[in-house]
Amino acid sequence: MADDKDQRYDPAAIEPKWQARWAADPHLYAADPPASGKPKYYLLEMLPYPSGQLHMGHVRNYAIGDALARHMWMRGYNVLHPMGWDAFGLPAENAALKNNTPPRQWTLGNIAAMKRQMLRLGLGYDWATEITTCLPEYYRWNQWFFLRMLEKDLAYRKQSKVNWCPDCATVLANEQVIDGCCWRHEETRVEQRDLEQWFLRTTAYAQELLDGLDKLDGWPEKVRTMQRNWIGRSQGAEVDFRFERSMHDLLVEQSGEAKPAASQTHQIIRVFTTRIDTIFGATSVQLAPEHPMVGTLASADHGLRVQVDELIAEQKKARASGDLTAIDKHGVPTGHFAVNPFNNELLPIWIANYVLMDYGTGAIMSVPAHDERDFEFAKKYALPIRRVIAPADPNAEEPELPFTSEDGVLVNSGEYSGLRCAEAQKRLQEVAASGAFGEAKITYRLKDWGVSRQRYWGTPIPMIHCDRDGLVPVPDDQLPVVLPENIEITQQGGSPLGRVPEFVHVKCPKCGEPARRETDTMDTFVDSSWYFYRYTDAQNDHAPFDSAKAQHWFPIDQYIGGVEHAILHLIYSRFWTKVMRDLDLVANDEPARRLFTQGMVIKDGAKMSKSKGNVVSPDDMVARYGADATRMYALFAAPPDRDLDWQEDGVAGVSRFLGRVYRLVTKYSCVAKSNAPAARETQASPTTATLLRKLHQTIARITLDFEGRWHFNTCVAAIMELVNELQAADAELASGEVPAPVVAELLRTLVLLLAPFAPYLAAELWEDLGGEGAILRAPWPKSDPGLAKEEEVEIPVQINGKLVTVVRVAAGADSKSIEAAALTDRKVQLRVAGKTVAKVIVVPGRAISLVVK
RNA sequence: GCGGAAGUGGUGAAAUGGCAAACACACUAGCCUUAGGAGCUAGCGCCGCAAGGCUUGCGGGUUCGAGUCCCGCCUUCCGCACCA
Repeated sequence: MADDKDQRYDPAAIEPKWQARWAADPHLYAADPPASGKPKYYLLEMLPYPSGQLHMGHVRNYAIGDALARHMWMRGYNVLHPMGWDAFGLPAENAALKNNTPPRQWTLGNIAAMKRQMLRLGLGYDWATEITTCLPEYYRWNQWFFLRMLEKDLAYRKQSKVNWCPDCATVLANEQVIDGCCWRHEETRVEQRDLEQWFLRTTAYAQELLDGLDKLDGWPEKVRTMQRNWIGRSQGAEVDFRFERSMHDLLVEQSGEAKPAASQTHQIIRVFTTRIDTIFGATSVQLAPEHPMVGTLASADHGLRVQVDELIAEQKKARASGDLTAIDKHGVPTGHFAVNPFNNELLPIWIANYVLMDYGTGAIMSVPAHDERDFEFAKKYALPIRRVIAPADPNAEEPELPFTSEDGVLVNSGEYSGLRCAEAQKRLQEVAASGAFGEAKITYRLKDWGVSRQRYWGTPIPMIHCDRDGLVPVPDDQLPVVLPENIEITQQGGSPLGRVPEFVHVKCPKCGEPARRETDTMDTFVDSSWYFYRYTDAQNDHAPFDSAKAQHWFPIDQYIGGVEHAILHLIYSRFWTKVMRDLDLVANDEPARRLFTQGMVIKDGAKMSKSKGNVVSPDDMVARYGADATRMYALFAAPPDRDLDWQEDGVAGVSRFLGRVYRLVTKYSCVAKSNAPAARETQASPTTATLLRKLHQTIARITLDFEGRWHFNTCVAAIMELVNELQAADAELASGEVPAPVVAELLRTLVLLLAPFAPYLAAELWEDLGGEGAILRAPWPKSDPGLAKEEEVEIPVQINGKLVTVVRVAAGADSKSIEAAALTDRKVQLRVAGKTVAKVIVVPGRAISLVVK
């Protein structure tokens, strides 16, 4: 017996050794140039925010990606597997406030720490293409893209109501407001502020973003649905209702006691509806409390002002609580009227708390007979309810109201009565358009992307405010507009850059007169909207990337990340790709062919969080069990798309398994290396056949999983089964009953199969077995179907649907011999005795089923 | 309300319509020892001494055969939501 110490699996010795060797070979994980002729495979995991520490979610994400990358390398693909840092953002400023550390220093320090963790985990990234979004070499291209969008009218500035988070002291995009609260501060209610802001015209691509989802069949249905909901297309029409003042107002006006408000005399209320076919059933018009006309009306009527303010307050509160449906529908009559352009009926105008200003036109026509909400409202205020749609089937019973089906026929609708709903919608839209009082209209919930942030740690928006020339873009040759260093960070309103005179004061590029720089910075989601293109040409200093290089690699073959980015990042980056395509920079319409969203890592049934105190540190795990065991457990404990409950005992179990593999391989590596004459032609022992069969079955299972299903948990289980079987055959291996070349094949293949999941141990054992070159480029094993085939199979026998017994037959046995075997079985004969076999169903190799009467 | 995913042992889970619970964890008993976060052997869904019976959220259906397919419910998680 050799020294036991040497037989002990010690990741703390093996892993740093290989880490150093890999670090010394910068080409190991680098992609070949396009000319290599190998098929390309662009595999990407979402880049992390450099908070300072990897968390288990990262480890899982990267363990999945790295296993796949290693497998693809072994399959002979030219793999692009890059990593970078999403390095702008508020936490750096908060840290600056707290520790008095400059954001840049804090961020770069965190990057160094996290990169060390990634290297320690043995993740195979090509660090030559690393990107860091907070460095000018990167963010200057954000500015460059911004200017291109400005030229194409895809970037613009407007005064608007914006979401303001008091804790971030900055504006948020709609996508960053969750249930009325900030995405970073779940307890902080977002306020509305009126500010001049820069916007990117995402709505210009709303329809294409929606249509593109149908073709993204490599994306999870869940993500596609979420994006469809977010884009929120609805098809309908806008119709103008003429404003008609109340009788009281007219009388007062005629008596000369009050001056008419000129602006109100010929006003028009434009409503949006998806059911223009029901317009003859409209019995009132409802305005959102924040509708501009309400403001005008209320300015002359103090009582109304108070009521309206109350409605607005209710909406805000409901929005903050996240459930708008819960608030009680109510409203305030204005006393004024709107004229239905189709029948000139006078409809009372109400202000209602359930009508939203930020959707459609902020005004609706109320058709109680055919809309749930309108019905509820009309009941409450005893407004008339007029049915104008009848079921399509003339024999159908009188429908209960509200009758919201569109499968119907118009009634009580003048000359349009008798038309089907769909026809009527078309006709009425045409009539409205030809009479210039309406048009067909498609409304989206998606809004333009507000990208201005009043913070320091972001990309400066490359614009200059000149008193003479207005808004002047920074010329391309003056990019980048560099973020100044060593500035004072405060949380008090306004951009910190506004307090840096040497940044603000600039000469106008047009007239040369003194001017002011824009002091807002860009939303950090700009950085991540195109970063993956930069990986294809990370060092380029005269363009964001070379289009030819991007075209070679794009689209991304596989993108992997958390589902929490389903809306924000994944819509913005799809938008950016379409813009770049229209700038002739790329040829692809979509950034990623396939998207995989891995499940969360949880502990004791709850998401890991500092406040719950259930955070498991990757460093701890690596220190105790090694990187291989940590990574392999992350793949073994659950299929990658499901949530994973972190149980440390499980990591210990995987670690023990790796120890068994280590002992097994090192014990027989001498035999495997012995170069004994290939003696396989002699009668193979049963054990040899069994082991080879198991081996080739395992290769087939794992290979199949890598090709799409990705159930790496069962891949690991399959390797465990193989090892269990090898261990069970220890006597035969030790006695030499299994020939040396077979031992070599068994062990070498085992190590190759292990390589994507436990790269350190695989590299160590590969070397021990005398494997040539890096195991990363060793060919992935092929399953030999002849060796994998079972000689005998067990066939379950069912009688009248019940399992009775199992019979053994030769693997290729035909239906007749299976039937014969079943019918001669003792248990079967006992049950069949005295009865007739009415029917026999045989699925060769699978099952036999008898129907007995 | 709309949409998506899921529901199987004490736990994580496995199962192209064909022997439910593979592989692990935990546990139990035993062995070994250089006493280790080690190794080995055996047991481990439920009821039962056993023979045997029962078991994949609930109720139906299709089928020779259903955890798997279909219909209807229930529960949980996620996303969207007075979207006109």
